[in-house]
Amino acid sequence: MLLVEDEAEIVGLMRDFLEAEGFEVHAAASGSAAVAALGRSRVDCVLLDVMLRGESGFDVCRRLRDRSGVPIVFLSARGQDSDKIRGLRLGADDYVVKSATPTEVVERVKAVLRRAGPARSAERPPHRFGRLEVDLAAHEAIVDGRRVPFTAREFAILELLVEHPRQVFSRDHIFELIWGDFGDRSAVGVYIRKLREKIETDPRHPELIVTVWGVGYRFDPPRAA
Amino acid sequence: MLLVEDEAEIVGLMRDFLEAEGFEVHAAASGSAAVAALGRSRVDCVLLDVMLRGESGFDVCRRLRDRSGVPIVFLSARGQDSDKIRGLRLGADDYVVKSATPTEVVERVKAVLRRAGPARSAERPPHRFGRLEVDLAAHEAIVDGRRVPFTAREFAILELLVEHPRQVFSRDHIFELIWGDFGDRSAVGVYIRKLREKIETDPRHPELIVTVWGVGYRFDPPRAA
DNA sequence: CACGGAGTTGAAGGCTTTCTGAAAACGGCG
DNA sequence: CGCCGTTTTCAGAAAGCCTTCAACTCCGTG
Repeated sequence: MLLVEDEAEIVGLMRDFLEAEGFEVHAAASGSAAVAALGRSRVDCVLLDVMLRGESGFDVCRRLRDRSGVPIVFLSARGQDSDKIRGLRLGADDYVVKSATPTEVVERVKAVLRRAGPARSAERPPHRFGRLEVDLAAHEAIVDGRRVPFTAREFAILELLVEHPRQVFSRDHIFELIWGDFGDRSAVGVYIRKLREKIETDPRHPELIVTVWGVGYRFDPPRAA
Repeated sequence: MLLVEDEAEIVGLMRDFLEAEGFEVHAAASGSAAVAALGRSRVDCVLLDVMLRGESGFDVCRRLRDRSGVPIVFLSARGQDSDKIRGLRLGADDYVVKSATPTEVVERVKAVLRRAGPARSAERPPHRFGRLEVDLAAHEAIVDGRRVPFTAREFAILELLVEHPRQVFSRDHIFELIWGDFGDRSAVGVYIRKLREKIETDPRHPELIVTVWGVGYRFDPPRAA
């Protein structure tokens, strides 16, 4: 969740509410910062103030839209129609006035995520890597033509790795992305094992999910593919 | 495209979006105006607000239906009441809650047109999945050659699932699409059970409507089919 | 070659999610 | 108004996952 807003007070307020709901909140005070953040971390939704110092939220919206289909929710001081229409026409997904309670804003964000989530994954064809195929919409993977069921958590990690091939993730990083801030990091190892048991030909000598000693794990797509 | 709606703000918003998609939009603020417009210009689809000042959208729907088979999509503030059922029973073709984004509304309209277009001359064939056959037009399903009756709500969910094979829907998502924004999500589970009792060979071990633990439900068409 | 830390394994309790059965509320219809 | 089928709610039971933990193996270093 990326919050684009230059008033510190509102950032603090919204951050509190969003984090209470389990969102990981990144804040950006300008359009450029927002674009940078979008490239840096996995962002599932953008909450964007219409009025930023110096630039219009609409411009920012356009720039974000240019490089990502991420859901965008506008946040505006006034509830003028023209704003609403412009925002939605630029590809935003919803529009909330600031006079709404934070709780309400959070609800709208959740609604947008629910709508966008399945719809977007449905449009996207499954990821294919040789003998491994990951179908986000069906929440399932196909290994050597065989359908393999995954639990919610397993799939979350698999998805993370598969969407960033050959990128190393440290245990801590994975933990923060999937679990959040609190808990026992060793759980990551347990899930890596489970994934290997399900997708590796020989779990003892993993080829898809490899261990980078002292660093973390990495998903290596098969060469041939 | 005839838009029957008495709130100017919504008229403007929807008009923008529909026109951006190439629709020619006529607006009517009352039932009588709608009927008149229907007689005056060629209307390919009606977008009808359930709550109009003074009269119910259902009455308007009846009046429109009396003189035309034009596709009708209901637009409602909330899907809480049995609006949807009433609407569909009156011959409406789809039903969208206003909390949906305009983009989504446009999508639904397009879907209805796609459906209605060819269907009006040649009947659209029902969905067939091995031993299960779902006939949207007739609002009924045939399991193993046996006709099985469904209540309105049951069928709505069945329709949703069947139209998106192998796509996982979370409880929340289903609830929002069928019921609307408010209510007790646990109702979804109850209906899933009822569907399974009616279409599964062994409801204890469902094969058509499978549970994706921690995520939601998914309709899996039989392999052979 | 022995040591320490990093990574892996296996198994079990706790806990959340899901299912079940049944009763209450609702809405349409006579 | 009272009946009947549908929808919603609820609490208890069952199912299955998530976490934890301790023992074990592996890797790099001295």
